[in-house]
Formats: sequence, C-alpha cells, structure tokens
Amino acid sequence: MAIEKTFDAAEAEPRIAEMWETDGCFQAGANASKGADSYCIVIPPPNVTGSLHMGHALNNTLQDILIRWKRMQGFDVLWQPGQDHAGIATQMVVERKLAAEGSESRRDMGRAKFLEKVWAWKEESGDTIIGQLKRLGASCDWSRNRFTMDEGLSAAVRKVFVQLFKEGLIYKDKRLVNWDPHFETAISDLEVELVEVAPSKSGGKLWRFRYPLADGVTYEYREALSRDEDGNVTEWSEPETRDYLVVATTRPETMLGDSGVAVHPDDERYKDLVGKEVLLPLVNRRIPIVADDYADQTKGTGAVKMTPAHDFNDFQVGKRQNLRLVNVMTTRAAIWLKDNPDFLEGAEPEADAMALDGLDRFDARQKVIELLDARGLYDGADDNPHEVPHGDRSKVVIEPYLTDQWFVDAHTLAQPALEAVRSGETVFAPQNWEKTYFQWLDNIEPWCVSRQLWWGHQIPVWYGPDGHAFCEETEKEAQTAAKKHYNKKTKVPLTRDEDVLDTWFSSALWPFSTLGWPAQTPELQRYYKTDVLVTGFDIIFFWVARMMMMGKHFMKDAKGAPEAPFHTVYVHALVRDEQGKKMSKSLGNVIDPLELIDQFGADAVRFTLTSMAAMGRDIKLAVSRVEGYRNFGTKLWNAARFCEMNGCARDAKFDPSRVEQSVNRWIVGETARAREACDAALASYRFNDYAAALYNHVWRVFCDWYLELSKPLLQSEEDPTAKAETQATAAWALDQILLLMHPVSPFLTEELWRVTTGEATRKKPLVHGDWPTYSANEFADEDTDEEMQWVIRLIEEIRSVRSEMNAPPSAKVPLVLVGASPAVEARMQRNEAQVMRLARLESWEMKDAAPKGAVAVAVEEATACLVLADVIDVAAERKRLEKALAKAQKEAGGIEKKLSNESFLAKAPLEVVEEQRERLEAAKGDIARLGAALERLAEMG
RNA sequence: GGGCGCGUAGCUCAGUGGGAGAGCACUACGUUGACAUCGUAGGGGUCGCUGGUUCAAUCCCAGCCGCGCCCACCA
Repeated sequence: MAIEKTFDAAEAEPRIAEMWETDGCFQAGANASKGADSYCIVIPPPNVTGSLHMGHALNNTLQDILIRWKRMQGFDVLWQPGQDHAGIATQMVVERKLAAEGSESRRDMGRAKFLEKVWAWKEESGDTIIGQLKRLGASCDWSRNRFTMDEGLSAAVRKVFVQLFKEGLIYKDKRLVNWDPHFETAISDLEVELVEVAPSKSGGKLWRFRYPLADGVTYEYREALSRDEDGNVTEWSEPETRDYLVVATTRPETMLGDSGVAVHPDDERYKDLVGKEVLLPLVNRRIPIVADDYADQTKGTGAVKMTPAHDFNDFQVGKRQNLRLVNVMTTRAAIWLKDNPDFLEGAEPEADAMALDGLDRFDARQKVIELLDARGLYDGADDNPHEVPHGDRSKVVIEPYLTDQWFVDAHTLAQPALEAVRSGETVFAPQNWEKTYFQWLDNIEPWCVSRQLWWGHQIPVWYGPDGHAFCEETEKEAQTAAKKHYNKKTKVPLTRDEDVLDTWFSSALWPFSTLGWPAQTPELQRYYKTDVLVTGFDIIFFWVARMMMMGKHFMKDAKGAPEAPFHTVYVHALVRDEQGKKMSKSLGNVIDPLELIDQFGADAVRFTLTSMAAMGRDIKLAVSRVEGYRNFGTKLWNAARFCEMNGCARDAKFDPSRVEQSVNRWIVGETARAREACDAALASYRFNDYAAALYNHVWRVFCDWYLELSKPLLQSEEDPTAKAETQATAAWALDQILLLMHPVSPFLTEELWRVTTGEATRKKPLVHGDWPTYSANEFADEDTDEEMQWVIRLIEEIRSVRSEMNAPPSAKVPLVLVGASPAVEARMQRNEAQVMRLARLESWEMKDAAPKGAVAVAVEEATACLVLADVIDVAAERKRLEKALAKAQKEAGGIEKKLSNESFLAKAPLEVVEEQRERLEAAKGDIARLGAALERLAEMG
C-alpha cells in the first residue's frame, strides 16, 4: 500500500477515532496483560453544557498520554469520563437562553418547568463536550460515562449528606454568608473573588459621619499627634469639647442597620464614652458604645460603626458585645425598611430614611451621604482604594447576608485529608503545591453547601410541622423517622428543604461515585484508589482538597483504614495567551482548540501543549508553535514514505541486538536511549521532556542522520546483505518511533502503523501496541557510538568549511586525511560511502602531509584537508583558521588555569579532573593542527 | 499582611555545582527525487543586580530590584 503524499488529518482523525471506538479499544481493561495491575484516572468532569477550551485540551492531553502509555504497557487501564452539572453556571446559561428567546422567566414558570428546560438543554448540548474530547483523541472509556446528576451519583450524594448529618458533620446554622444578590443564593468563600475598587463617587472611599451622643453627653476630644516606637502617644492635640462621635465607613448605606459603635478599650480618646449611647442619625435608634479589641486606634477615627447583619467582623463583635442584628436589605440587595420588624424595633425613622426603602444599595449609599450632609453630620471623606468581594460567576458585589444555611464541618474532615499528604499516602507533583494545600486546609472554615438555586441535588431534608429536620435518603424514610419522632401512626405532613447543594459537593465524591459507590462494585474494588489526578492549580481548593476529605472519610482500604482517592496529584499550569494573559472572552484573546485542530490536526495541538507543559510554569501559547509541531508530524510522515520507497519492510524475526552495520548498530542504540528517556520523563510527569526526547530522536537523530547515513546502503546493490539489514533496521526503528510517540500523537502514528504493515500484518492496532522495554545497556555499544560521533563530526566540519569558503554546494571535492591513526582510517573506510555522500566528496585518501592549497579542519586526532579549488581565498582561509584557533586557545587557557589550581586538583572529584585533562589535550591537538595549517597558508604567501 | 512562583538568545521557554541549550524568528546558500510543512551553514546571551558558601556558581544561600499568581477583616 503506497503511503499518501501527505497526512490528511481532517480525513484520518475521525476515521481512526471511529475505529478505536467500534473496536472497544478504550474500554476498561482493554489490552491488559494477564494479572496486570490496574491504572486509573478519573477525568476532571467538564461542565455538561460547556465546550472545550485550551485548559481542557492541555488537561486531557496529559491524561491521555499517561493512559495510552500505561495501556500499551499492558496495565488494566480505566480512564473514567464524565460531566458535571455545574449548578450556577448551567442555571445561568439556561436563564439567559430563556431571556433571549423571550420566554417566561425562571420564577414565572416555576421550579418543575424550569428544571425540565434545563434537562432539555442538557440533553441537547450535553454531548458536545464529549465529541470535542474525542476529537482531541481522549481515550476515555466512553461506555462508562457518568454525569453528576445521574441516579447513581445522586444516590451517592444523598448517602453522603445523610451520613455526615447523622455524624454531626453537616448542620444548619443561621449566620452571615457570602450572598450573591444577582443569583440570590449563598455561595462559598471560594466563589468570591476580590476586585480592586478605585476611588469614585460610589466607592473606594472612606466616609466620615458624626453620630450624636444620646442624653446630652459631651466629652473632651483630643488627637494623638505623634507616637513613640511602641505606639504610645507622646503628643496630644488641644482638647475640644464634642457632643458626637465620628465614625468612618466604606459602606454608608449600612448605617441603617447599625446597632453599636466600637472603640478600643485602651483608646484614651473615647475611654469615658464606653457604656454611653449614640443616637443613630436618620433612624433615631439608641445604640451602645462598646469597648472591643477589634477597634483599631490607628484606623479611621478609632470609632467604628457596628453593623452585625452586614459585615463579617461586625458580626463577631456583635456576638461578643450582644449587639442586635438588624438586616436592612432584601435578597436582591435593595434597602428594606418598610415592614421590617428588626429595623423598626426601637427606631423612630425619619421620613427621609423611610424613603430609602426599595433603593438599590449603591443608590442608597449616595442618598445616605446626602441626607447626613444636609443634617450637618457629614465629616468628609478620604480616598480609600480597596478590594471588594465579587461573585466569580455573577461579577456583582457580594453581600454578607444573614441567612439559614447548611454547613459542612470542613475542619474535622480536613484532618485526615491533611494527614494523607503529610504521610505521603498522596503526593503532589510538583511538590510545592503541598504547601498551598496545607495552608488552606489548616485554616479551613465551615463549608456552606446550600444554594438557593434549582439546578442541582436537592438537599435530602424534610421538615415537620414544627420545623424539626429529618435528614434521610428518601422521603419515605423521612416519613418513617417523622412518625417515630412525633410518635404518630398517621402520615406526618413534611416539606422538603428547597435548597440544592453546591456543585462541588457532588464533585467531591467523583473518584468513588463514578465507580459505583455506594454499591461495592467490581470497578470500585479494582480501580479505587486511583493512580493520578491530573488537574490545574486553580481547583486545588474547590475540588482536590474536597475529594481528599470525602475520600478519606468514606473509603476504606483492604485493612479497613481510610483511603485517599489518589496516589498522586499532578498539578499542571494554566494556558495563557502569547502575552501571558489569562484567556478570556472579554479580552478577546481566546484561542479555540477546535479551530487549531481544524487547522493543524489534533496531534499537533497535543504535541504543542505537551512540549510546553513544564512543571510549575504557565503556558503561553503561540499559534506558531502549533504550526511547528504540525511540521514535525509531516516530517515523520515523510520519513515513513522514504522507508517505504526504499523497501524498508517490517521483519517479524528482526533482532536489533544482532545488526552489524555501524549505522544500524548506532540507531538501535539511539532508539533504546530514546525509549529510556521517554519512560523516565513520563514516570516523573515531565511531559515536556518526553516531547523533547521524541522531537530530538525523530528529527535530529532518525531523519537528519540515520536516514541520510542509510541512503548509500539502501540505494546500492553492492552489498545485498547490508542493504537487507538496513531495510529491516529502518523499518524496526520507525516502528519503535511510532510506539514511543503514540501517546502524544495517536492519530498520525496509528495511521502510519496501519499503512506500514509491510508483508507481515499487524496483530493489533497501535493503540494496543506493546510498549518496548529494551535498554541502552542491551543495544548501545561504545565503539559504535564513538565511531558515528566521529563520522557526524567530520561531515559537519567539512560542510561548515565548504560553506564558509563559499564552495558551491554542487561541487564535489577531494578530501585528504592527515595524521590519522590506523583505527581512524578503518573508521573512515567503514563509513566512506556515507561521508562521501553527505560531505559531497569526490574522493578521499590518506597522506602524511597536507597538500598545498587545501583548507584544513581539525577532527580529533586527524586533520581533514579539503582541496577546494585551484585558487583558494587565502585571506578568508586565514581568518577562518585564526578564529578557530582563538576559540581553541581560549578553551585551553581556561582549562590550564583550572588544572594549575592545586585546590582544584586536591578537592575536585577524580573524574572531573580527568575530564578536564582530556579536554585540554583535545584543545591542544586542535591548536597544533590549526597552527600547522596557518603555517602552510603563510608559505603559500 | 501571609504564601507560592518567575526574571537564561529578538520572541516563547528548557536546563545543570565543573564545556551556555531548544523551538520560532533572523541571515546566506540550495546540491543528493522522503520531506520547501524541507535541507545545509551561520549570527545572536557578562543566565535580573549585589554579596556569601565552594577548588569551582547561571545553578546552592542571603539581600535587593522588577513581574505574576494565590490566600487574608470592605471602618
């Protein structure tokens, strides 16, 4: 079968993908050797309605490399795929879609109908990402695909929730949470991102207000003008009689919910005011002045207004100081005063204040400043740029908000998860991420897992008429529990908790829920604990840490000890644009991996990402790199064509350890070295080293040298034995390349595997090829390596000289070797056809002296003299020789200096000293030969 | 404020206690029917700065300068 002129990725990739799939090549255990160990990776589940971006492309390429590598090695491999329901993100997308279609809103249609719409959207778009992963070549066991809202995984969620509830590790609590006023739901700390706010009319400032003291109280106010090193005041300002306190705030509108003012107990300025009260402006509520360490004398005015219902710190202070919680906002962060009992109690709000009701918080902020200003209570403002929390999805300012929510006792669950990494049960690669992991888990806060959304796992809690919570996996069980609790025989009216769980709650169970848990399936027995998790560092907290917590809590090893979900967590970088910026739609710098695949083929995209996946560094992706690696694929393709044209057919009986020709012996050794390099790189997750080893071996070694050197053997009939051996060796070496390269470039290599069958047929597709195990110890030999290095060096030197002396490439020139030992002469004889062809020689001979008019180049112990033309450019040749001489002299000088240093000789390891001596000798030889050549040149005049 | 990381060729990045590397870009030249998605040759770096450890530092340590990211109470 003749190989096509070029590889048509667009045609071949879908065809090959289909072949793999219909033949079940990716199924768990496919190609497993007898009694093989398992090797399992669970995919980081992409959003079910999402589409493939560069991060996915990188993440899944790396996983696929490991999976294909292990599968070829004969492991019992499972790459478990699946998708995530992505609560907020998906609900957001569907709501947006409804709005765009002009259909009724989520609230108008109600929960059941809305969920129908989401499921419909999931059915419609859910396979998109799977198709895209397949285009990338991801060899997941697609027959085992899972979705976080599948019945099985939902059962796992319910079981985990109920068990944690019964263990007291999940509880309901009324406290401040991060509230997203856009989605009207609580979110976790992790879903909050801080955004710098520059000073403007509406934010980024510190406003000061005067709060009048109640009951006509006055005090002598003075300010610290200077302090000593310990912070003690050394100079006070003149005292001033005041009947008010000045408070500073970045959020004026929250003053409506103030229930106290805090000062530091040691603050001289306000000492006498503690226990007194101020009359809250506009609201006319009496609120206490309390002493609390939280107040910082050096910040603001030292007196800080307390709004325990709208500020996390104030909440804490309020608890300590018994301050009231006055919530003054709706779930959409509008001011809420009318019919607000907490607000109205103990207050006599002015009409102007009540007029704020219903205003958006930022409009209210302006209004409050104006109203206070009109009353002479505005005391100015300073610029105060600071970071404000925003919702990572909604991008609106997050409100600390007082609600009932469900929390997971993350602190308790974190301890075994920490221990798992501390003990080495699970290791991170690169290891420095362990520190990040420890730091977060060591300081972990309760995890708010309830969401006021509709798309997700509804919380398995039912409430009785008196509000008692029954947490059971089914309503039936809840009913049973309720009957028992209320001691009733008849049906108890129960209402289910409306909320759903944080998406990451179900993701946290992923490594075992996908394997069938809570059922004790064979897959769970076989593949848990999984081998490696491949993920980006941006979800170490969101996902990795939580999987560790849940895995350690729910899973047990054979001895009954808690078992972590992974042996290794490999953390890769983020893919950024060429300038190093995060790819984002708003910046317009997104590179679509599918477009790259269309343009260059999946293998080129995969190879590019792999070659750039050095540990601990972000990937700045340039399209030119992809093009370069597409060319690399083409190069290999053409090399295969060359082999085919020269009758390099596979020979099943070929024994690489028995070849005789130098070039063949050499490539066999080089191949073994490449195999070792690939394995070493992959075993240590050094993906870029793997790619570099392949690139170098295929292009620089196999194509540039081996194929070139083999041409005289292949294209001559002089020595049929040597020719046959070379044909077999080339075919073997190419096969090895296909095997070694398959994990990163599966399509191209599978296609070449198919079309280079030769006379023997392939027993299996390449995806199930047998990964080689030979070593350089077996195949490489020192003499051959030295010989080929010499040959290559000689050819390079001659080419270099020719080029520098402007010898026309078409001209064949005679070579004279001077000063060569018999061993070197034998080398030359063994490789004369190769040297003559690649160096474009007309003839070669040994002589004792250099011929007149020849240019000389030192090649180890010999001098290669090229008789270039009748007349050579003496000046140019002198320049060239002098340059080479200077280089050699510089090197010799450096080494001599080192070798004359006695401490070097005394303290450096012997082999280092020996190496330096050898290098000096070589340099001295070069100097002598180049010097001689210069002398001859001088004789010529 | 705490933590992590990065500064090596024009660009993007590997790398190592003892001879500075790759890809791309650039320059010159194109001979041999695998390949112009190519070949051959070439130019280009005081490895951020300053000290220290060492026989030896681009590499280890400290400090500094510059840049990035993560975490952390919005007075």
